[in-house]
Parts: sequence; C-alpha cells; structure tokens
Amino acid sequence: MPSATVENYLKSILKLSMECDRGEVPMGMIATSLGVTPGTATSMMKNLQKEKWLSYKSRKGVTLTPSGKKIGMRMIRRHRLLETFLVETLGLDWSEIHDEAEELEHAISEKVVERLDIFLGKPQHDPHGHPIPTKGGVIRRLPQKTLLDSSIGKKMKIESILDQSPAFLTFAKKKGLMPGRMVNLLKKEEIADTIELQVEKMPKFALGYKSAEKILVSG
Amino acid sequence: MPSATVENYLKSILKLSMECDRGEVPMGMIATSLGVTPGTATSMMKNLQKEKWLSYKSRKGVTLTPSGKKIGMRMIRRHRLLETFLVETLGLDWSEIHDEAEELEHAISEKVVERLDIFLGKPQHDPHGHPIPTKGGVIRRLPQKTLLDSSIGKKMKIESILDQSPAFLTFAKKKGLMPGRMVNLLKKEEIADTIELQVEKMPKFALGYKSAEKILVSG
DNA sequence: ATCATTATTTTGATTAATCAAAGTATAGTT
DNA sequence: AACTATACTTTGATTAATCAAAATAATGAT
Repeated sequence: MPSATVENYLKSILKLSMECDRGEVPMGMIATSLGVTPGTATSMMKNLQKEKWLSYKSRKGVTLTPSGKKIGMRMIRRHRLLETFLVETLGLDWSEIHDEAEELEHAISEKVVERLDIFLGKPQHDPHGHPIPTKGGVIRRLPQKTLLDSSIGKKMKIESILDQSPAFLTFAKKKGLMPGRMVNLLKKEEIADTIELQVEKMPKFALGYKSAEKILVSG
Repeated sequence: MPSATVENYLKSILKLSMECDRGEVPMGMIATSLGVTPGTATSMMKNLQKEKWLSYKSRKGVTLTPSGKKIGMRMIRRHRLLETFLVETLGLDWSEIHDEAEELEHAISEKVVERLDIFLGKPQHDPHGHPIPTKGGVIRRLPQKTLLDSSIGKKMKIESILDQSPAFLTFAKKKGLMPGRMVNLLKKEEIADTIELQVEKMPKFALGYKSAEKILVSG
C-alpha cells in the first residue's frame, strides 16, 4: 500500500515518461513536477527503487517497473473519473476540479472507483477530454493531432485542451473550444502566425499558432 | 488547516464528549477510541491545546473549545453525508461504508461537501439513521428512546442502530430492523429477558433486552 | 492511613517526508 | 584540454506521529 506521496511520485513519473519520452525520466523533471528540491527527489527515488516500483540510475534517471506503472495508471484513472464526477454529477466548474481530484484520488478505494465508473456510464474521457485508462491500466487512444496540424476544411472533433491553466481554459470555453465540439480549420496565415477557425455555429475567429498547438483534435 | 490525524482526534473527542458526558473526556477513552498508546494521546493533547482546539488538564481530561467542536462537527457531517452518498448513489452495502467514509472525509473540500448535500437532497439522516449535522454544526435531534423503553402497542419509527458491528448490522437487516421502518413492540417478557416485536408486515420475533437497547426509535 | 492497582505522563527512539547547503559529475563552450 | 554552468547527490537537520517502557499520580480496598 503506497502512501499518498508515493502515489503522487509514481503518477507524475508516469505522466512525464509518456510526454517527453526518452527511456529514462531525468531527476530534474521529477523534482520540478512535484515541487520538491532535487535532493528530496533523489532520496525518494532510492526508496521507490527499494520497493521495486522503478529502477534508478544515478545521474541518468528513472524508469518505472510494471508494478510502478500500474500504480501510476491507477492514479490517472482515479483522477480522471473523479474529475468527470465532479463536473457531471456535482456541477463543479471545469477550472476547479483538478485540485479537488488531486486530494480525493488518494482516499478513494478500488471498490468505490469502480462503482463510480458504472454510475457515470463508463466514460471514455474526462471533462478536459483526456482519455480515462481502463481498470486494467490501458489508455484507449484515438489518433489525435493538434489543431495546428489538422487539414484545412476538414471538420474535426475537439478531444482535449493541453494547457490546463485557468486563464487558458476560461478563454477556450468562451470561444467554444471544448472537448466534444466540432471545429473547422478555415485557413492558416503562416506570416501572421495565426489560424482562422470556426467552432460549430459560432462566429469564426483567429488563434495564434502557439494556442492552436494546445488543442488536440481527431476525426 | 488541521491534518487528517488532528481531524480524527477532534472528531473522536467530540463523539466521546456527546456519549459518556461528564464535562471532561478522560485520556484513556481518547487513547482507546483512536487505537493509540496513552502516551501518544497525552502528547497529542498538548499539541491540540497549543492550537486552541481544546483545553487539557493533566490527569483530568480534555474539553473541546468552540473551534475544536466546529472541526469535529464538520467531520461528522462529512462522514455521514459520504455514507449516505455511498449507499444511495453508488449502492454500496450498509456494512462497508464506514471505512470508506473514514478516508474520504479528510480529502473532500468544503465546496464538494455542500454540492454533495444538495445532490443528495439535504438528507437529515445517514443510512444508519444517525442525524447529519447542518453546515453550521447543529444536530437536529428528534426525541428518541431505545426500543426497550418504548411503550407496548405503539408503532414507532426506527431511527438508528447503535451497534454498528457487521455481525449485528447483518442480523438487524435480515429482520427488517432498519432506519425508517415502523416497528411495533408487542410484549415484554422480563423474566425471559426478551421482547416480542413486529416490523411492518414481517413475521413477529423475539429480541433480547440487550439487543433491544441497541435500537433507537421515535414517534 | 497504607498499599496495590489502574490511569496517566515522561522519556527516548523511530519513520516518512521534507529542506538547505555543500559537494560532485557531466556537458558544452572556448 | 580546461573551465564554467548546470544537473544531480550527499549530508545533516527538522517536523508530525507514533511506540515501548519507565516514572508518577490517583483511586480504592483494607
């Protein structure tokens, strides 16, 4: 039974290893991602290795073992199911659910997670559009690309918003850029560093390249 | 922001002070109720006093301050709302909800508690029949007595089961002795140390005095 | 009142998680 | 190759929560 702290380390390491992947996750990323000093991260890695949740090579980095990955995945599943519950059932706002879920994910039992999953109708995505891993720890992934890379004139479904900062989320919401909506990329203005787009029946508008890369679409 | 441990101490002390009340709650009860050694309890009391959550008199015992009572009440509210949610919404069994709620009550935020309360329709009682304190920390209490003390022939409503052990709960459930049901005390057999009773349209049966004192009724 | 029992407090140690600051590699210039 | 900056590790200390066992007080029976 890992502590809440350990669960957080394993979840963060799993996420880091999925994003910026190069076999090993370097110490520095772990420390910043968890908001601890590098020394704390190092000493924690030694403990996690002792428990066989990961393998740690000094000044190289860290790779999760299957059992470590399993715990990390479990935490992601819990987090995303909880976020879904908080929005769908309790009507909390998109922007406030992350911190709530962050606490609850350590307190909820396996049994309650599975009941929640059934109650919610086995959702595939959380309110941010992130896929919810299965009980077995598998992420069923659609082929996705960023809005910037999608083809002009083809209607795409918004899958998720990568920048989860309250500021960006609020902006995105106002423009209709929410998971599930259909979006049409009208044109790209390379020189102006903008794209023009239209979400369903809303007015068209422009978006910077940087922001367009924060929107994942499929279809 | 008290830690989960502190929340547990304050909740337990509040409960003890409501049950066996004599002004001060003695150390021994606190230690056993929390499953720690007496020494641990003593040193904890000193910390809690430093934080102004209670006042501690050496070899006398402990009384909660208003702020300590408030935290204790908040935990009871959370616990009972969570138990209600687990049974009503997720369909967990009566006998398994206590431990789940015990964990979740420390992780849930004020906001989520209140949303949950609304979602559940502001229930007055948890599934065991225990009253749920209001947000302000008030327990609205009906006049209640034990089944043993109720008058013969008068139909009473079962309010709660005092013995929450799985064994007793399972037995009570089988016999229909559940909060909300109407019960009729048919006769008392002082010599045999039993009462005879009937729950709604179920067959009549006998119950020992000791067990009859574990059922709270009103009406 | 005296002594034994029980209740409580003290003391000294332990564990998990953390930090600050000092030390050591590694990588990237020049 | 030498040097500097960055990345990482070590060391020593701290805090909250706990225990075991020794010390002390209170209670109750003789």
